[in-house]
Amino acid sequence: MGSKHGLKLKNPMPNDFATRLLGWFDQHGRHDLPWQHPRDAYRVWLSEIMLQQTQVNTVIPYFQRFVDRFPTLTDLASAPLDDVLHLWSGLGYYARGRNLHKAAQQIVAQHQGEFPRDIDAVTALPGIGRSTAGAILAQAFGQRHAILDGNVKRVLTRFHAMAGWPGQKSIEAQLWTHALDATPEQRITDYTQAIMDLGATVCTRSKPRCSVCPLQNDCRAYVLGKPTDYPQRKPRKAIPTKTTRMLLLSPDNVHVLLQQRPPVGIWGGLWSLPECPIETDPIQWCDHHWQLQITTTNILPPLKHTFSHFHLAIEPVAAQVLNPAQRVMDSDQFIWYNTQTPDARGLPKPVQTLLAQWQQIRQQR
DNA sequence: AAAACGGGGAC
DNA sequence: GTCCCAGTTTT
Repeated sequence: MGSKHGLKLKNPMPNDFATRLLGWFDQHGRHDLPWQHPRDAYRVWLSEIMLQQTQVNTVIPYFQRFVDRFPTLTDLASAPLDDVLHLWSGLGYYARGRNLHKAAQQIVAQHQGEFPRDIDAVTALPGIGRSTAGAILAQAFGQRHAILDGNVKRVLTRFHAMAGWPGQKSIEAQLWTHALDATPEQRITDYTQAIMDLGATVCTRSKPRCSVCPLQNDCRAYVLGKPTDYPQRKPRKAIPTKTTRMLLLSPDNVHVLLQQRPPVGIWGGLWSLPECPIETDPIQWCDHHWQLQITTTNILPPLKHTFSHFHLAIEPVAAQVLNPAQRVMDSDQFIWYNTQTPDARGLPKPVQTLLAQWQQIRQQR
């Protein structure tokens, strides 16, 4: 298309990309979505907001009820917010509904009720970012803007086999560049729908249907044989490591002191080993907190346990208790747990592991 | 059980 | 600027 008039493009691939995609769209794309007939800015806008975080099939009945009740932008702007949210209920992310209503009122106040055609004015409306603004202007007015929703990100990261997580700033910038490069000069409306349709129906998150994909030949992820390796997952947050000392306190090499955890928080309500900070002396700690006299401490191998939000490095210490204290035993927060006839109380996994290791050591003596 | 999703708002 | 969150669906 763009190579007419002898114009030499530096990178002919994007045109090829669009041409193939549009050819596929003519045959296999979605041409009968409710917001395509009739297609006006208000309906396209409404559909794009509803489609954020929500799939087409879920959106359609909501869209129809919404435009039945609010046929025009002015109807929406003059409606009570409660009515809007009522029609939104079930769609989730109710801030979208609030922003939609607020934006409608802004358009009435600032743009005479006409949906703005300037991308900066559109992006300034609540609930509309760069991608949604581009999608609306492309579909409603045929303006050439890139879009970059989740579908497009998936298609592009696969097509270019892009390393890195798309949420990362530099990766997102690259994606916008690729998205704009891939956008043709003609048939913007169809192209915008086409790339979203491809992502939704062919280049799906799992089990992509590469065999019917019009971009298969040039898709780097396909050529590498691993389309589902892209987009790369969000890197797990670097989670902190906390260190604690767990005490295996026994008067008789059979019973071990367990302490019940508070009802909320980590291991809520479970019975765990008493702990002391890593930097303190266990002998002094036990005396000070529980009036337990202990001796012959020996170090057990350290243990690592991973939670969703931190690692726990456990440095266990075993010790003999010289005075199985009445005070500790009286508290229903503590028990002398018989390791030879274990009862059914809940123990955290690493505590189970430690008790097993501790018993092995006892038996070796 | 975990990941994904686009924009807003907190920091 | 960057990070985190919202609610529901999908895997």
